[in-house]
Amino acid sequence: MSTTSNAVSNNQRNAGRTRARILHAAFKEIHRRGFHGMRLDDVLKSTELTKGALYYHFPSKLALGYAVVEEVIEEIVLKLWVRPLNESRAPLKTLIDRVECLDQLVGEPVATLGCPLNNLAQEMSPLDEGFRQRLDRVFQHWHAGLVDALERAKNSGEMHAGVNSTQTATIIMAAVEGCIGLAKSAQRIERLQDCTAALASYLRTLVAKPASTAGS
Amino acid sequence: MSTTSNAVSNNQRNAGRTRARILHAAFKEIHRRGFHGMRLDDVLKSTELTKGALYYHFPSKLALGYAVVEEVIEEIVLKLWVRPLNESRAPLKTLIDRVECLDQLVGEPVATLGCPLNNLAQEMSPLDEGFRQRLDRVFQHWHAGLVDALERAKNSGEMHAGVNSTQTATIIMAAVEGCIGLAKSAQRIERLQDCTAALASYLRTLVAKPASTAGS
DNA sequence: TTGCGTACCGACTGCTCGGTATGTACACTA
DNA sequence: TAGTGTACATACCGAGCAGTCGGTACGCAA
Repeated sequence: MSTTSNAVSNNQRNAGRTRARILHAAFKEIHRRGFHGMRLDDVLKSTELTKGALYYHFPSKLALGYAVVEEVIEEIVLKLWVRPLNESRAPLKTLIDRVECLDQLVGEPVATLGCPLNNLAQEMSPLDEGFRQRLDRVFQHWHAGLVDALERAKNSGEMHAGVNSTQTATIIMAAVEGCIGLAKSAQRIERLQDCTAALASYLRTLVAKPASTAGS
Repeated sequence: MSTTSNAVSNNQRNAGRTRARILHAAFKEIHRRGFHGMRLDDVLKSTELTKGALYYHFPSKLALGYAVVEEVIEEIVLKLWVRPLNESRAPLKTLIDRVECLDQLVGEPVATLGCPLNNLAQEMSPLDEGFRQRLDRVFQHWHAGLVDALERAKNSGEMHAGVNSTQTATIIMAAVEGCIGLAKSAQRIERLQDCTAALASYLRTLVAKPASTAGS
């Protein structure tokens, strides 16, 4: 890791690249079939590598799964939810926009295969504490990003002052995952559109209007 | 099946009861480990039966899974959501009450193991069309029950006239499943309470008040 | 140019688990 | 009371799959 030097050039004997290829292929297989459904042979087939390479970089299938959470899934959540909200000057509007266009942002694979984060959490959290902790950390980062965005919206007057940011962030996460889950159940991306449209219309009730009446 | 006669008395040689025992044990195992995680040997161990009994009543593991959906999970949804709403004179209030007390209604197993319906849907819908259709049917029954309840609430003046019942029913299902999913991820039943409280407060915004202002 | 560590190959193993095949005891009927 | 179908029990099979292990080729240092 310290000797990055030149490298990269040829596609032979590049440890970092090989590791990344395995990781990415494993992510795709886990997304498709779940952690237990992922077959290491399939991962290797798609990378055109063999057992030796895999077990050189990862001590076990479990360790590979953990690495997928920490290095691939975490990054997706940051890229999709945390950073765009953090960088926005109108975070509530940005949030609503992203929810509304969620089907386009995530693409059909997510609509039919589900959210990679939630899939793994649902499959593994009750079974393996190592997975649970790592996945929970990703959820927490997402939640923190939402809370921060809602607080900023509140302070800037973009959102009702009465809104409970923590609770609202939680219900947003629940609803987003629920919407994706329903679309996956139905195996129809249109279901995702219907569902996120409803969620967006709820989020719009949080927007501070000239004459506003705050609920509980 | 036609010769029900007396039967039931002794615990030996009662085909209907044996089948039901297998079905219920299979449901518990599926709830715990998922369909692929369910081991037929474990199901049989908990029922104190053997392979012969299982394969006499069910042609395959898949058929057993289908039967669990059609005969166990469907019934749970009807009992928990459809019938109480259908029998209520104030369906929106009943709905809010049930969402608010969801953690008590479903108990800790659901909070830590997740919703049996949604678990199976998330695991199997992308992989097996037979499961998908059967699970989708259950979701549809739930959805229809919610739509009916919301429509009745609208007609009786319990709920805003402007609410889109179909869309709202969808987002309620999504949010409920999302809440249970988050609680499962965290492996903490308190998370379910936090989450359903937020959902309930949203649902209360649908209640028609003397001086009401309908949103979009 | 040799020596050695890194990066990877591929055949093999042991176990798990769904499914099968054969056997058997009970219940009802005539 | 024998005969037949029902309702199970039990031993076994074979495929699938994570993980192992002896080998190998590349590349850098001295």
